[in-house]
Amino acid sequence: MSKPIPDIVIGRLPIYLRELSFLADEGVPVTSSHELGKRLGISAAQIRKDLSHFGEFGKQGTGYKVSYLQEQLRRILKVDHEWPVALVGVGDLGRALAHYAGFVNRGFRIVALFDDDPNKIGQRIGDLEISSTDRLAAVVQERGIIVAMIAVPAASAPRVAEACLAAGIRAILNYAPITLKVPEGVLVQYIDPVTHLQRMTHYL
Amino acid sequence: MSKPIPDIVIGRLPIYLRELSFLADEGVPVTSSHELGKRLGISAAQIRKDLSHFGEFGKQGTGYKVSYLQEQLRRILKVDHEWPVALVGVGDLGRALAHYAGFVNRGFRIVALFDDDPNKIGQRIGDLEISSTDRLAAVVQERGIIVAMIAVPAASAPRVAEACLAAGIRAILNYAPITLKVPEGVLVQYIDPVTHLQRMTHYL
DNA sequence: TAGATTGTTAATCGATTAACAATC
DNA sequence: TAGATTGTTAATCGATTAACAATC
Repeated sequence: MSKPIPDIVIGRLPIYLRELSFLADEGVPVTSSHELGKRLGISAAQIRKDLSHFGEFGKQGTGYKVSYLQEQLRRILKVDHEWPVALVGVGDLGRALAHYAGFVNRGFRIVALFDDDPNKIGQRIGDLEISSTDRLAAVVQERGIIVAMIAVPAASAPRVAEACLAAGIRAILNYAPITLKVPEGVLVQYIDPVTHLQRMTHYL
Repeated sequence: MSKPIPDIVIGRLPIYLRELSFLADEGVPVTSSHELGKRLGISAAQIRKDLSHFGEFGKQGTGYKVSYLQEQLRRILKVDHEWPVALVGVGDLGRALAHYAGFVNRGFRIVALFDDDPNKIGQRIGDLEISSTDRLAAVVQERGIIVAMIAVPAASAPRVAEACLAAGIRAILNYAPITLKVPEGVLVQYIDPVTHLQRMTHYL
């Protein structure tokens, strides 16, 4: 029985993967825990330790082949294929997310848009038409979507989250500035710019 | 000599403060570490321990007066006044941030917009006019701004961050999907939706 | 070979939890 | 008073770092 992988380790892998993409873009074929650590502000020992939870990806004396380590991290994070994502809430932020080109190369594609506002329903953003939130369960189930982004006002977020859960969504990226109540096994990540700002001001 | 406050504790205080606002909105005058913990999915012991770093804010047998604990957390986080914030990058995301009404009640106000695009310079968003990024240092210094949000493409972010540092910015909320190099003493928080999504997919 | 870097172990460091005296 | 909850201590748990044998 293998030891469980700490959450905090999983949390760093996307950062490693992102930096490896930059190295690849720069044409660097091989890197080391020291180089990666220096670029990310993380200790080399930590990077090696983190990776060692999943296997042996480097060569002594040489380091890590960038393309191979990318492949392995994509596999571990399960972004070696594209996840279809539902976006609920097409206000200013939702629109910005819908237009954002940075999802596709990194394992995600927004494939469905939902909003409650009757004036928005039927509007198109790029290839996608905005549907009523009432249609969430039907669309999500039909298309096999299990990842959702919530970009609705705080007041609507608990109801929208419930709808997502009922529809079978298992991972939520929540932009509403509230803590969601979800059952065991459902994953939630939070993005609230104000809490991020407030984490810094104490030190100023 | 008092023990230093762990960063991780500071990181939780904004969440406590946010939840206290909801309790206040609900008209709850007094809460407890258990109630707060239950709502946030955090242990009561941890909340008490976190708060104990800063003083004694509760009453045995009773709990914490919501309004008083809010005041204290605002003071500790230094959001008992409003920080003027510079926003650099007025693309889709920057526009969404510029329109977002949620900053003001929580200690922040965007007071200056910057972009490199000559077509955008001079345009207005609400009360604010978009200035050339060349004017960053002048405006930031004139208005005493030390907090900035960066919402430019990844390729522009290092240069923009340098400009912020040169202008005297000391805390950066970075939406560009790259790790910034900043000197000791400058604070950075990162928001990259893709890394947040990638933290969840491993478990799916 | 000589130099470099991995993967891993053990030591250190820090954070969380459990328990409880104090006390409202 | 009886019940409840804090603030704090000590124990537990987990994460990070340092060091180094293995080896490319």
